[in-house]
Amino acid sequence: MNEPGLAPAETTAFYVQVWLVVRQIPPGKVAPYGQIAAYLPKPASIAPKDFASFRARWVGQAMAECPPGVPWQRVINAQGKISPRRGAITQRRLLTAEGVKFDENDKIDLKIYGWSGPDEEWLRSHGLVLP
DNA sequence: CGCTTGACCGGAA
DNA sequence: ATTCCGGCCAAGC
Repeated sequence: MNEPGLAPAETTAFYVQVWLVVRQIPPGKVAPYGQIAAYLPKPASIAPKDFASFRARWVGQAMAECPPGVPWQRVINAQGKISPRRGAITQRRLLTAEGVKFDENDKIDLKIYGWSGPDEEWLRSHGLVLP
């Protein structure tokens, strides 16, 4: 008889894990919201299908509340572009300063700048999902 | 307390 | 190639 919705503790845990993973992205590399989401375990109170649909969005929500020290600028959308919002200009400047290049359509080539992800040992030691 | 908005993404039209 | 729509939660007003 589960109440609908995630427990507050589950939401907090999810956000903490998002920040943990994002901190592993090295300078000069970027990762889509969905890639970050794929490493995170599903909270118990949500259906697998719903989690798959919404986890990337929750990563975005977590980034909106990013604590200091997290390289939020290295998270972009699945199209390889910076998601439009206030602050997008700053994000682009920070990435450019790290050596990331944008093409004529403001797109980043993930083949070159895409982060390969944490190694499996690291994921295991933090209780995250293996690729 | 109710309604709107939002740093997403994949599939459909 | 675009645009639209569904999916469900958290914050903000």
